[in-house]
Amino acid sequence: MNRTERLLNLLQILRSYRYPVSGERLAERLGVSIRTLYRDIATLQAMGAEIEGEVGVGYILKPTFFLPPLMFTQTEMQALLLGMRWASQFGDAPLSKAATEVLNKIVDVLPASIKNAINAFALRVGPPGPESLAKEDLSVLRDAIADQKKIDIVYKSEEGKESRWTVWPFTIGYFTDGRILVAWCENQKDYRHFKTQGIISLKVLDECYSPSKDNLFREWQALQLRKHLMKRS
Amino acid sequence: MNRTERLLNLLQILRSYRYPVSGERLAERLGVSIRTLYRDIATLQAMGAEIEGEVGVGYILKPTFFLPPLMFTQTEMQALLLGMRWASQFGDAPLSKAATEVLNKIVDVLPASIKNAINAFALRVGPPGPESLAKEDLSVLRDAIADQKKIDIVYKSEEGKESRWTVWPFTIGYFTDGRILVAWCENQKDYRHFKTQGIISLKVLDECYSPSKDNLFREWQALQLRKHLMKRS
DNA sequence: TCAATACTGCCATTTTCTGACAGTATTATC
DNA sequence: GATAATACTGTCAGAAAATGGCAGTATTGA
Repeated sequence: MNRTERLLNLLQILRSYRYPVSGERLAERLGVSIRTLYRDIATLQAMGAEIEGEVGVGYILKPTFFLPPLMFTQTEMQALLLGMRWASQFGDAPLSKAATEVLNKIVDVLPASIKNAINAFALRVGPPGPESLAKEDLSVLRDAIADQKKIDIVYKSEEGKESRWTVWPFTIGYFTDGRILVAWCENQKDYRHFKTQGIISLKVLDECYSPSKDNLFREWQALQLRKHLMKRS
Repeated sequence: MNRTERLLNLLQILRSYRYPVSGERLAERLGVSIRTLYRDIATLQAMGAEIEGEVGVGYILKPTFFLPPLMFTQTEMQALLLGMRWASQFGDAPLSKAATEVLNKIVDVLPASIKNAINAFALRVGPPGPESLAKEDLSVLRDAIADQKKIDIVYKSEEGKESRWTVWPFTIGYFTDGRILVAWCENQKDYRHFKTQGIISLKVLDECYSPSKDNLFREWQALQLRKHLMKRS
């Protein structure tokens, strides 16, 4: 057995005990000498595992969860981040705090080059409604956002009017009554929201838009804030 | 540099390239020989990393995310699972699928002893409402559920009537208009739902209830289903 | 006091990792 | 079709890391 493997193993074993367990026993189960076990424990502790050793008693692992290395696809990572954002917004206080912690831990280990792109993931979270229309497939849209591609859409408004726009998509909001695409509209030279259910057809153009999605997002956010304040005063 | 460290490093470097990069260049950046680099690449591939090597061109990493080992507290793990459950229920189809994948990957690596407990986490997901009252602290409740402890609550119904119950809590639903505690009520000998906002005071008793929370959950779920079917017919 | 246990330092031995080299295979380019 | 660039494999000796054994200290509970 590999040393790395053995370390993971040791954590699993430790967790399976509810009462303290002696180093000797652990060493035996791992098939290594007691000396090596001490070294392994030290390594895990250095890695952040909360293992407590009490003299004359044994080792006990604080109830923490250890996630071994995992690979995720881009979409899976999006789901992960989105889910955490949701939990941090809608959980009760400690859960929300925990979700934020998780988000931080994950973002921390993501390479800098991707951290920026996370805003692009900018799948925003809003309170979803009673009925979820999970059948939509927004992956085309998400990809377009990730690549900062312009898109052509045919949109049917709630009044039933159809219209056609070329827009720069930069975020999707997950809201009560479905999902909302937020984009800069080339035709109207303004930010616009489109309910995704109203998007009848969508074509990704082979043309990138120029201010980055992050900048668009920031500007749009600032605008929203201003509107909000004006409404209040 | 440690071998393990170097492997993580290699992944980071690989991801930072958008175009193929030669093994020689990678070896140079890592400060190892080309032979070792080939070995490292092979190791990563064996670990599931989607690295593609094309002869005469170089290596390119498929856009996947690698999460190094991480430690989470119990609450953080709950938030993680809850968030994923939410995403898998309310995302559009591919996102939902991705979230389910994430959930599976995480549950897979959790030790068996905990997998059972996951139902206890059984924080259920329902569509939250427009206003989120994140100020509540349900951790006491979550702990009581985890430990299968009976609790005494004083509850104020929507009509304003106060009442006192001894109940066996087994799950919390995260719903539109707040959170709902689902429990078996000792007084009424029946399952009951309590809006968490209505719970005026809560006392965890030093007494465990006997059918496991999993069983209670299952029975309650079956009842719900039956009710649902009866309403339809 | 005694037994159980955690924990450290040292060193020889074992195992693994690494680099060097030689060689094959594939692909793009001139 | 030759050439260059590159991936990839096998082998082996030397370097580095991991391991086990032992001796010893410290702490805790019985």
